Amino acid sequence: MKNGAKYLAECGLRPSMQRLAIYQYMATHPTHPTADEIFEALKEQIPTLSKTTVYNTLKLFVAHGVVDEVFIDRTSERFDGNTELHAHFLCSNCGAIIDTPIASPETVNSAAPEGVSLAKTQLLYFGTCTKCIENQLNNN
Amino acid sequence: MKNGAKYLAECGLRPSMQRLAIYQYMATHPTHPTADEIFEALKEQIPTLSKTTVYNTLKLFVAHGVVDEVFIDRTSERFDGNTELHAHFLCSNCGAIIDTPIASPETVNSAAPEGVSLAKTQLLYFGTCTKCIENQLNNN
DNA sequence: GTACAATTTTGTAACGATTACAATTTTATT
DNA sequence: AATAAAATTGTAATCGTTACAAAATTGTAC
Repeated sequence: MKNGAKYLAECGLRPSMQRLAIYQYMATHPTHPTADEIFEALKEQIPTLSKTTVYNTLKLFVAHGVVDEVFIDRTSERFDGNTELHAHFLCSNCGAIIDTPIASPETVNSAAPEGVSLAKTQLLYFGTCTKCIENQLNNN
Repeated sequence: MKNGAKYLAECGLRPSMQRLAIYQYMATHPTHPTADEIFEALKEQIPTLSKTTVYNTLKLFVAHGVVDEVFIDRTSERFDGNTELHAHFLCSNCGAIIDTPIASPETVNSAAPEGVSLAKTQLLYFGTCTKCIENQLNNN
């Protein structure tokens, strides 16, 4: 894992205690957490932590490319410490979010309109995961 | 354009006046409108229309495959009368949403996890559109 | 090391999109 | 025409997110 303080500094961000904690959390939890989940997880470690700080910090991280926002869940903003291009699958049944690699990024990006400046791509899948398919079969 | 009443009936939906009006609006406005935009546009034509009805109807339409929800805008739900697979580009500068065809759907879908049941795919792009690129150049 | 300025954090209040819910209206059925 | 079922309506509530101003922390200059 990257050295948090160094990495944040490289990204132009002062590595405060709160920012470091949030960065560490993102780096060690590839679970696409929401701001609230991060807040709940860190408030024991940092009792004075404010939810506003978590929101502000994540917005700052997104602006500086430290994390990505994932648009797969409309009910709340989800964040991803892995900023490399990859796809996300959401199981409509159990809510699980599964990361998958994209074998051919060029092909995926090739559908973008001509002449635009492309900053980010998101490839999202929705359906039923294998576990839920099995469970549904067993319950019949 | 499809016959609205017939099409809704085919989808298992009773073609009420409100539903027809919302369907017609979607069929004639490929602008990925929000529930509120549809409500504002239709309330002259149907003065008794309730915003709740628009929300309910759109949710029903999504459940019956009449329209799709597009996840490109986190601030509000956007809907698309075109349920064929295609990509969306959002200009972070002017907010324009551009539709583009996907030349190779198989390749785009091939990154989905193995064994899942895939119901929907969304390919989203974010960046700056050509108009905004030009404007930015001219203003320097 | 102290004083001042800049940045960050915090808590509360506000906002806005969406949903819950119960009442009313419309439509279908007998 | 009477009744039941379905759709619509309006209001209130919910919940994620943001605005804002005060407090705390950090960096800089002397």
